[in-house]
Amino acid sequence: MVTVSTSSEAYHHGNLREALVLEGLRALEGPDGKAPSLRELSRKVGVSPTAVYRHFPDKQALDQALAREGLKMLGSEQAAAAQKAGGGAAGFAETGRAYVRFALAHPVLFRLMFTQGKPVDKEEPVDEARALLIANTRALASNPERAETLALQAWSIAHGIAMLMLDGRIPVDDALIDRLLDTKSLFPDQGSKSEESP
Amino acid sequence: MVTVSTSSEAYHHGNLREALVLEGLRALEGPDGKAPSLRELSRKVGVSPTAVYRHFPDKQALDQALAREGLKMLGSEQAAAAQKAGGGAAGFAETGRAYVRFALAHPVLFRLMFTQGKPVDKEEPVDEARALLIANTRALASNPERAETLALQAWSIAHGIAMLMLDGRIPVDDALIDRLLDTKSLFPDQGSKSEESP
DNA sequence: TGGTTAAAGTGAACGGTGTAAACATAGGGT
DNA sequence: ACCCTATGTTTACACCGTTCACTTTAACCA
Repeated sequence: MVTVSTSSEAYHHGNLREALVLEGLRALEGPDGKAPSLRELSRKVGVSPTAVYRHFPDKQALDQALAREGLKMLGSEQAAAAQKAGGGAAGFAETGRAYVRFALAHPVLFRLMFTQGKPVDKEEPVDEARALLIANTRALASNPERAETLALQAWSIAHGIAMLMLDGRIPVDDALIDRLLDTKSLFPDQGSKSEESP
Repeated sequence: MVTVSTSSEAYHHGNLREALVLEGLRALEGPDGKAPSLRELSRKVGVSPTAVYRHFPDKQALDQALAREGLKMLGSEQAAAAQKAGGGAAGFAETGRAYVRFALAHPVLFRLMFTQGKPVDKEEPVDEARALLIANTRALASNPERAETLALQAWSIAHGIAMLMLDGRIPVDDALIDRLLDTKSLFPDQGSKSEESP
């Protein structure tokens, strides 16, 4: 018997960690506007608060797990958006839109993803979003040595727009997002070769 | 007798509110990496926690007061930087650098300034930083109707850089800041007329 | 000047949080 | 069959923001 998540009391012994992350992600989407507390999560999952500490050293570790999940979601959404746009410059542009859209669709998760401290030097496995960004700018930049700068500039704009909108500093408006993200002014290098991939 | 902030126990009755904000700003600069609690603040100011509620309806109101103070600081620092650079396009560029520098110099304050909710519609007195931004883009944009877009783009980049650096996503590096903020690629409109004001 | 009144500060208490320590209870491998 | 280890529970602590009922104090006006 494996006691997976089938039965009602499946995780009395079993898959608590996964259940916590799952419930955490659900709570993050809720309309509360704030991240769930450790105790709240343990309650919803039907377990004592301290049980959490058998799977995470502290609350921050739980948050990091949630953040990693969010990173994955963002990455795959961006990749899907880029692919749907046919790759190339158009796909890259769509990548930026997807970034902002994700932030607006999952405000609490998005905040959590970036809020909790990550030491710069530590070499984690680069998340898909970042990998995509790097690959895209490498492929699109006319001057390869400027690729990294362009990547960080694109990231900064998208992140800035997302944050300012989340914080209510800038009206949330699809047309405005497009105007602000317009890469023609950002990357005057490539003119209009919007299709590159075969 | 006026019992201003002169004597040691000056604010036993007197200027508690101001004392709280002052102590709050000081705590925000500390190395704790986190905003001070209401109780912590009341302790440092030598007053019971509930006394705070005679001057602020709740903790969020206190935070807003601190945020407003931060906004003022940012605005004046930006203005000073722009003036020192001689105004014009060069001054505007300096404005962006000042923005990021401020964020890095006062990380907790900067976060606080933007974190706590501000309804978009509500018409508060526009802070100096924003006024400066608008005026600058109006003056510098070749196409006046693009001024607002340019303003928001500039803001987004600066804010994005600041946030990503604060969150440890991008290395904190002065040269990098300059490269990312380089407005030549952002605003290809004005070529090199870096001096405009008389 | 003296008394009243409203502003400002106090203490105790409530429900919430994250976390530590000691204890309980399976379940699986030797 | 037994013990060990992984996983859970209970209790407890210190802190948080906030409420309530209370006391103090300064200021104003008769």
